[in-house]
Amino acid sequence: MTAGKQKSARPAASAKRRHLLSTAWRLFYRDGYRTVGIDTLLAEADVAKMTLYNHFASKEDLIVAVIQRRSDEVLDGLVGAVKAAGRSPERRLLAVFDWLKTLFASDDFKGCAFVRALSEYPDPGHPIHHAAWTHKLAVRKMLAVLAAEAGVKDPGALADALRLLIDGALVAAHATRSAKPAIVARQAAANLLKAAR
Amino acid sequence: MTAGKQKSARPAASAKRRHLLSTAWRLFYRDGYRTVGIDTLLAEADVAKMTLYNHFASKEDLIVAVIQRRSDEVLDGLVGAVKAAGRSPERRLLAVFDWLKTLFASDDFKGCAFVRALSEYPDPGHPIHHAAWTHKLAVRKMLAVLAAEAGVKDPGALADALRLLIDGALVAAHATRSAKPAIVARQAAANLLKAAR
DNA sequence: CAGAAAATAGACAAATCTGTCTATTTACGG
DNA sequence: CCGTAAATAGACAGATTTGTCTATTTTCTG
Repeated sequence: MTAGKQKSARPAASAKRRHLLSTAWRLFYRDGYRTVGIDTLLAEADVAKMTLYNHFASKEDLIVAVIQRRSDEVLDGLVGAVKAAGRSPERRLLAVFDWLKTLFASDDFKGCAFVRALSEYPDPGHPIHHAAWTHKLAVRKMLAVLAAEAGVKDPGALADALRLLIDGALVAAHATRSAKPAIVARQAAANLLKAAR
Repeated sequence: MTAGKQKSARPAASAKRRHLLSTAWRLFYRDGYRTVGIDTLLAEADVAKMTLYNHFASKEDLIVAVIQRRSDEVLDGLVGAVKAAGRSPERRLLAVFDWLKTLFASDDFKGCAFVRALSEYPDPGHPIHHAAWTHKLAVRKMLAVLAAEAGVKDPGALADALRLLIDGALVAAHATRSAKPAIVARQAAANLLKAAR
């Protein structure tokens, strides 16, 4: 994914970069992309400013990297949940919503990092907006595969509808600090799946 | 709604206030609540700074007022769309999604102002976050009434599910600059309605 | 027309923002 | 152990942020 020359690639360099990314993720997700300043991040990570600007061209660049890294995490989590769900196509598809439920139940859940990025950078042409939407497209693709496995007539159409349920649940779970939207979404998904085949 | 003393209530005063609110709405919705500064807003509205701080206690207070005003607009729009849909309970309920479609088709559509507020102020205890969620609760109530009219078994449950579809569609329409998510949501809503009764 | 309320321009404070630059120190590999 | 690359501290620029204060002018009402 992260294309680029790692010619000399000292281990320490990558370690600093990873450390910056994880600290940035934690602060950005807790307080917001625009709210958290570079100085705050550097103080929290205990890293010098020039180190950050040596690894990332700008704050915008850092945020895009944070989003891509988080996207990988989420997709990995979803793949794992689907695998653990066994062979039944219906169970595999609904496993996505069970995964959501555990996400919502986490103490530090503060909504969807991607929806929040889309909102904080509302211009669709903005690189951060684009990076966040790219993640949503990847999720849609995964849903379409699961829908096809389940033998529905139009997997793409079902995937589109399920993604609406998921994003809606993410928003509702954020504001209500409850896992219930995952249950609502799961039930609705089951109904839509039945209607689609 | 807007409780408070309007003791002397000079017309001119209210006019300034309304002018500030409409300019604030336009800029905040176009570029984001945090991005737009007070000075920018004042320059655009051609109003003095002390006038603003005479009508609103703070920027936060102004944003809350903008959100409440927008909420009234949206609810009025929805009520109108439902009324225009006639008597069929199913048509009335689906009219919400037709209204969404025209919203999405607007040139300056930039996502849901309330979802964006929830995201820009991710702390659920924040007054702006709370004001935005209050709107979503009002929409849910309206959906529950329509669901009850349609004679479904559990109107609250259907309203919850429909709200997920709506918020998901708002997010998708924003990022894709397309009205298609309204069609997807409408179809899914019709399926859920059928399954619910 | 007189008096009161509202709006104005503009300076100002105090903090914060991202990004650049330099000089120094640390750390690692051959 | 030496040379190179990475990381550091900290100053600095230049712009921007919200909110306050004052002195003046406009505007409306009785």
